[in-house]
Amino acid sequence: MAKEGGQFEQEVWEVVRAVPAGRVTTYGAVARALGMPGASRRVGWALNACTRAAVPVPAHRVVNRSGLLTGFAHFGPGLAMAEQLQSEGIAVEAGRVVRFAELFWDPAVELAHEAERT
DNA sequence: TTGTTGACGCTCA
DNA sequence: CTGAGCGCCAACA
Repeated sequence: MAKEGGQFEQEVWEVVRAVPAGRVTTYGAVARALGMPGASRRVGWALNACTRAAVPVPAHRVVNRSGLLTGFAHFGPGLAMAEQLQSEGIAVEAGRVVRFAELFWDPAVELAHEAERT
């Protein structure tokens, strides 16, 4: 059968694009929002494929559980990722998001909240 | 087919 | 807080 294959990826991209500027989310949170609390690694893999996505994905807004910008391995050795975050109003210190707990945007909660708000 | 790797998460020391 | 180890799922050689 025609294996979708990228179903999960596209859902990840959609959630990441739903993250408002000035906010950040985590791989685990996205995975949980998609119903895969343990597939945090898969989210990273899906975002790795965001390079071939038809739409721009603000992957720089996705950090690990500690608020650490692990995306350096993909964005490059420079601070391009941190620069973009700071450009959106997110303070970054030593490659880590400052006040990460305040800037944390959980799709599993925010999206569900919006669904109920209607 | 198995083994290794990966933009992770959690627990323990 | 930092470092190290184990577990998670999928893709690649």
